Amino acid sequence: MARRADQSLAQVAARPSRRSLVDEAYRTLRERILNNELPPGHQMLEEEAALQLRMSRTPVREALIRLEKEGLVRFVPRRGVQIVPLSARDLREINEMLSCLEAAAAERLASRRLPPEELAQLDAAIAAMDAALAADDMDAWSEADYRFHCLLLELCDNRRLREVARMFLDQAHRFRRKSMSLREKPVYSTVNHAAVVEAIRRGDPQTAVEIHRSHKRRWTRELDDLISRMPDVEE
Amino acid sequence: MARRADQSLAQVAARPSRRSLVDEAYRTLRERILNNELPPGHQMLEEEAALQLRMSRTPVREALIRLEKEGLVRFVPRRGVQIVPLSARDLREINEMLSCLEAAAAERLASRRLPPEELAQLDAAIAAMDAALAADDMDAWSEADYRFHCLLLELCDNRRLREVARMFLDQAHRFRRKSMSLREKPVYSTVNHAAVVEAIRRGDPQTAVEIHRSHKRRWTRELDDLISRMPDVEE
DNA sequence: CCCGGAAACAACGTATACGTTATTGCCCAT
DNA sequence: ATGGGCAATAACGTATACGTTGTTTCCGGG
Repeated sequence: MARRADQSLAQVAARPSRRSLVDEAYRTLRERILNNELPPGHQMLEEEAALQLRMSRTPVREALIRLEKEGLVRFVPRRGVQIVPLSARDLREINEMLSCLEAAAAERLASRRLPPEELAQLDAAIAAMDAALAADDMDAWSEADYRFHCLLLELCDNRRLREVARMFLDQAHRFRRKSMSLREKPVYSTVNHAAVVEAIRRGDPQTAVEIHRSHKRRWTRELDDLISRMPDVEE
Repeated sequence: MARRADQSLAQVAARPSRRSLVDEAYRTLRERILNNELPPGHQMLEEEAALQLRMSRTPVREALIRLEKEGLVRFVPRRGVQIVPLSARDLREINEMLSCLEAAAAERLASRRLPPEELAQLDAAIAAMDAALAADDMDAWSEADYRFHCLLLELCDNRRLREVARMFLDQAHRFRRKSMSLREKPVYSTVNHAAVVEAIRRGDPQTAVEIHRSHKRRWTRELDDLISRMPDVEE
């Protein structure tokens, strides 16, 4: 690798990225993990990663520590870093976390008066899901669903809730992309989201939680079924 | 600082700590933050911290990144690292997260059959709280309470739930130590915990959640009150 | 006395150097 | 052929060097 001169040039040349290298490494790796470009179980050395990202090990390491805390990678003593594999158990844990966090979010939203334009945002997100479903575009549906959930979390202004839940949404997202093909069309999910929003609109936390709860039961069963049909998910 | 020779000596001399320096830095700092030895709002430079811990900036930085992800410190651009201050808002957020996570834990525990010796552990933890309360030793009570909550989380074998909740328990712990003196004796809390364990013993998730929920309502009010009486907690 | 700008400085981000140590593979004795 | 130990090596943890950049300070003009 070229040296010395690069250190200064890097700041100037890589103009588009105003951010730090740590940040770039973090974003890039996260991105690649989320679309399974770096698949679960994959291993790489810090050095390799650094080489690919065209930076030294230092910023890569710092990015990896963050990703580890988010549950996307694991350090394996002498074998580098591993994209965490999704075992059946992991999936169930993630499902459980999301259930509980999103129920809390929904309840909270229903409890406080939500301004109309925020409700409109939720409606829009659902509309996007409907559209994708109608067009039979599962990738788009998946994205729209992700956005809906994020939105739900954004709106209930609890930063911690937002960040923790986002973390698990991410982990779930990796799995969803793989499992999409095996699932039936998620008609139920979409209807369900609409019902939750309806409860929020009416300011009815009780119902919001109730809907979410029954949705969880149904989805948990479906998840178990899905897991059993995914060949590369070890129990 | 002495050099070169130290690098090798450090490994040998510091025998008691078999772990890495990163780990040592992490533990030490976390410890100090949790007992407010490093109080909320306190700032320090990476260099200072490194000097105090007798190591170079590298391991300290890595430890700090972890602590940041756990919500205990914040990086403030040119002023070093700050022990995150606990604003009223933060405290409410933390309270909300813990409510939701612990309710989930309690529900889960009540759902699965808990072996008798695990129930015994819970009973023991409650007994410790009672004892501390009787002896009017609030520090001991605080510790016992912390242990009870940790135990509850340990037992419901969901690693993610455990780790995330532990994170918030830690944050709450910092506050509790300061607020303890302002509170009335937490008789209610102790009784409540016992009731939750009772529901778990009976395998009654419905009730477990219900108790937790009403406890939350009560405690949330008390928290608001407490916040208003804590001078150094800015809204 | 007060303000704006430039020089000095401080802190950080990043690169690089290097010792330690687990792992791998090789060789020899059985 | 096989197990055990030794040497080479690879990966990592940590220290250190250094350029960049925000902040502070100090000075001269208003």
